[in-house]
Amino acid sequence: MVEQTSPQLDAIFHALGDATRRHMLRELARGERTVGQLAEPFAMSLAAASKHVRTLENAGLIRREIRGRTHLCRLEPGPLASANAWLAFYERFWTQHLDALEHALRTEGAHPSKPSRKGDDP
Amino acid sequence: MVEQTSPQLDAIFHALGDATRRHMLRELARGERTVGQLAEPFAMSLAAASKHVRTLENAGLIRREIRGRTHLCRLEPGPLASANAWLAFYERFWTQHLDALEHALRTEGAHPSKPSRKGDDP
DNA sequence: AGTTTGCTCAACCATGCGGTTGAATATAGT
DNA sequence: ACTATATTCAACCGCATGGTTGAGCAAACT
Repeated sequence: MVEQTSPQLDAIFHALGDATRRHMLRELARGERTVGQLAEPFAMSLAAASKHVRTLENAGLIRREIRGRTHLCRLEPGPLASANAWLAFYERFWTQHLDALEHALRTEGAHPSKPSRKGDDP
Repeated sequence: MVEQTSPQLDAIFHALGDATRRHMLRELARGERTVGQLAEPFAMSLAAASKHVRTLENAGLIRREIRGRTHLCRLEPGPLASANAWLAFYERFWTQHLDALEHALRTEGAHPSKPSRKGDDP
């Protein structure tokens, strides 16, 4: 079931709403990384990057394994799947959009039938 | 090409990171709605709701047609498709995750081969 | 033992966000 | 013309966010 009022989704989408964090996720998609490794590409202090990592962790998007003095992070795909599930609800809209476009291009202004009134108030 | 450092994605995901706005999108998925209609379900001022609508509009998630004194909003699926495209990159992670789980459940601890080391540093 | 390394914590700062209220604007109805 | 309706605008408030710096702490190296 796709929950609507969900603090989980709030945290997930909020975490994704920052390019730095999206970049970190992309990096983690390539394998495990330490906090330092994740921070390295960015022109910000380690502390700042560490906060981003924490945000990702709080959203459940990554897991952290403390190995001695280094913190090893790995991607946790579950929440991304949740976000994807939420978005999937709208999938028919953009596919439909593309379908309509394709149809319009294909028929080139032939038989102008009903202008596709689909689902207003039932 | 799935852009990483994108103010567009920033805006889209940020807009999605709020339950009120997600609710509005769900409502708009059912058909066109005025700002007032969108605001009605929420226990907040109209001005506050109006700001949410503006946020959605700025993210490109909705379009607004001003009809006399009412503003009619409709869903714009493109940006949702972008967000979906961004997430799609990670799809293999959660499907793989589920596959691994399924596999583990199916084989019940048989032939412990390589523990699935996939793509660390090349 | 002493130092360096990896990371967090705490305090601080500027900015932005989500909310409020009250006024402004423009259209619609009488 | 007057009033009611639909919506935005502007100023304000409290709080979270994203960044900084400096200190703190535990593990690793020599």
